[in-house]
Amino acid sequence: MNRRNTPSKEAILDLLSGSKKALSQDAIERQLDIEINRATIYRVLNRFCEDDIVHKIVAEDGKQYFAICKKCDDPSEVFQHHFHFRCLSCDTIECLQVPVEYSVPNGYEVQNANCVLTGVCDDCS
Amino acid sequence: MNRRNTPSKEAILDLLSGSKKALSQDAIERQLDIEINRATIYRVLNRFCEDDIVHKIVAEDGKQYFAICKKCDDPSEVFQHHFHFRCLSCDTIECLQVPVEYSVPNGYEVQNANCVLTGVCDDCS
DNA sequence: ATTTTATTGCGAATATGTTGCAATAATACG
DNA sequence: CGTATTATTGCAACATATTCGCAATAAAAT
Ligand SMILES: [Mn+2]
Ligand SMILES: [Mn+2]
Ligand SMILES: [Zn+2]
Ligand SMILES: [Zn+2]
Repeated sequence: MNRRNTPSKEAILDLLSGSKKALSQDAIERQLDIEINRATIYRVLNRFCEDDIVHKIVAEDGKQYFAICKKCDDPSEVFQHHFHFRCLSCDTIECLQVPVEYSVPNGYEVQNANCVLTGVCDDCS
Repeated sequence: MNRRNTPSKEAILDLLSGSKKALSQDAIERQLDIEINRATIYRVLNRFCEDDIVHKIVAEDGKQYFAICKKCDDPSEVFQHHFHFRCLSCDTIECLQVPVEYSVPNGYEVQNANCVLTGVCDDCS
C-alpha cells in the first residue's frame, strides 16, 4: 500500500511536470531518457491517478492521456473538471483553463467528467 | 461513393432508431436479429457517421458508442453538441439534452466535442 | 441481361491496455 | 549495518477493440 520512490516514478513525474501537453504512454516512453517497460509506465501512471497527482483523459482516438493535476492560481479554489483540447494538426492534447459546466436531469449523480474539444489550436491556425 | 440500401444498414439503423441508449458494436451485434459481421457493423456505422445520420461517442472505457442524431423539438434549431451520460451501475450511455457550452482561448477553432459525464443515472439511484 | 462498383465476410493485422509471475530493490527495523 | 518485508519492475502472455486487404456478393444503373 505504501508508495516507494523509484527512478521510474521520478522520471515519469518529471516528464509530465515539464510538459505543457497531456501525454500518452507511448509518448512518455519515447520522450524518456531511461527505458521503462510499457506495463510499468501504465502502472506508475495509474498509481499517480489514484493519488490524484495526475489525471487521465480519454480522447476520441480511444487512447489515454495523462496530465499533472495543477491547482488554480487561486489556491483556495481546487482545480475542477475542465475541458481539454485536441489539435488535429499538431496532434496534441492540452488542459484548458475552462471549467466544465452542466446541469443534469433529476436523480443523476455525476462523479466524473471527460470532456475533449477537437479542432485546431492557436499555434496551428 | 453512392450509398446502397442493404439489409445490414436497415437493421442497424432500425436498432439505433429504437434505442434510447448509445450502442457499441458488440451491443449492436448482440441485439440484432440477423447476423452481421463485426467489420461490417463498424463500416456501416462509420458510413452513418460520415452521412451525419449517427454520431459517435468515445467513453472513458475507450470504446466507441453510436447514437442516432436527433433534432431538437424546435426544428429550427439544429441539435448541437451535447453531453452524454455514462451510468456506472447499469453500464449504459445516453445522450443528454444538455448543450455543451464553453469558451476557448483566442485562435482556437473547435470542430467537435466529445463530452461524457460519468456517475449514476436516475434509474439506478 | 449485363455492367459497374458499393458492400460484405473472412481472416489477419494493429493497437492499446492489463495481468500473472518471478526477480529486484526501496524501506523499515533490529 | 544486516535482514526482513513487500512495493515495484520486466517480461511474456493475454484481452479487447478496431481496421484492413482481398475476393465474393449483390444493389443499382444501363
Ligand atoms: Mn486536464
Ligand atoms: Mn449524443
Ligand atoms: Zn496544434
Ligand atoms: Zn443506470
